[in-house]
Amino acid sequence: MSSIPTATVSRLVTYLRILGALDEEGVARTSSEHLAREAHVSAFQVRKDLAYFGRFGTRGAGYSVPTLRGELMRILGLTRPWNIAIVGVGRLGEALADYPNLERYDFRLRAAFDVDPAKIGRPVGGLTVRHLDELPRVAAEEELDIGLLTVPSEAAQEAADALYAAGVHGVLNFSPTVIDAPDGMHVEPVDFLAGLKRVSFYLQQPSPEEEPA
Amino acid sequence: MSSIPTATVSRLVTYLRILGALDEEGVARTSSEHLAREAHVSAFQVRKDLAYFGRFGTRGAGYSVPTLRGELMRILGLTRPWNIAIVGVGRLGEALADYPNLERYDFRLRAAFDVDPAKIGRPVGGLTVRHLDELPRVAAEEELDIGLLTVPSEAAQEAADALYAAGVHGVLNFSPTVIDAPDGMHVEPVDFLAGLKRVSFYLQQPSPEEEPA
DNA sequence: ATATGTGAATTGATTCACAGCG
DNA sequence: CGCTGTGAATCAATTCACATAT
Repeated sequence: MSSIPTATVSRLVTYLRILGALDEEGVARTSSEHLAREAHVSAFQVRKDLAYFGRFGTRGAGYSVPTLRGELMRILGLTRPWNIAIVGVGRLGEALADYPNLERYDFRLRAAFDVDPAKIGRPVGGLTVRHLDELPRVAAEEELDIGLLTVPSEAAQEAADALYAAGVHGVLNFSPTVIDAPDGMHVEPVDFLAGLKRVSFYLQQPSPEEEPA
Repeated sequence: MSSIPTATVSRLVTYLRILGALDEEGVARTSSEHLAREAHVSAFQVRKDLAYFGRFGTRGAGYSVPTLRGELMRILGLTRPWNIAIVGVGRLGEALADYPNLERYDFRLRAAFDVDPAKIGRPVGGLTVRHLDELPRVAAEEELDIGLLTVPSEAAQEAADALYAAGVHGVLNFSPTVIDAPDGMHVEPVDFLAGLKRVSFYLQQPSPEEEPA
């Protein structure tokens, strides 16, 4: 019943990034006020978001940066490694395979799949592209957790089903398709073209008045 | 007062994609029910979303696919071209410059900027990388509308300010930083690492029960 | 004295039920 | 008779005010 608003999860990720920066700067303590300013939300919101998970602060004194950072990493499941597969080695899939920042939070790229015979066997980001048929075996061997879905739209649902069947229950969906995810599977959309279209909407809007600072 | 929920704007983009697919398949008519099924929302939701903008259907008969598609394109501001600049020609910026699908909705890549002297003058996606100092002049010349912000985190706010000052009021923010956007500027976050972290959260969650179909 | 943690109040979004039109 | 369009009801999220702990 006590389900967490998805917006809260997004904000936790933001708080974590801010705490990471503070930690690197050697800042030892912070406050809901301070986090709120950096995250562009209200201090109430910060406290409410954290309150879903426990009590991490000290009344009158705020939060310890390293402690809260550690708690957020634990809450977000970032204290363990996650094994990742790329499904669809097109232009985007290839770019993602070469993306260096994955390792920073123990996201490990462990496999890459495609169905195009011309691509099978080719090297990409230190891996060899395999046929999607091998997914079930490789998913078990490599203990895959998350799939980066970078196949063409038409193939997205089928590929997502294959991931689920292979026990890969987390997906980042880079295609514009809305994936029908079974219970227990979690799909995050990452659609930058959709983002562009939203920007387009707001640019051509007759400016519905935002309140001044 | 009459402001549109941001979730509605996101869904409109989804409806548009579905209508585009139907149109290509030659399907002439659809219904809120049908759109709802494809978009994984309720039919109420579809009708309510559309009702913010007008009356596009025929009672008893549903919606004309091409008509509704055209209306959504108009609502989303996609009947005119938008000129785009890449700010930050790193790995990601370069990948975006080569991204072919931009043209599909009249998004035109018109300029690329960086501050690294080693990158200035280099070709990227059919353009020549310019120094960010040239942004004000180029923005006017090329009538730039939207910036793809692919600079490192530390530089993101400053680059966003420069875009705003140059009259570029739409931004896709690929950095994890939360941008402080002045009135009239619209920033859409596109942070795939944040998406990964959200997936991580939901995978390690003690599965808070989702209702069955 | 100060800033957290939290029930209560408010605001906003989604769901519903049905009136209205083709 | 179908299915849309929409006010009213419900549900969820955010904001607020303040009691509480250090």
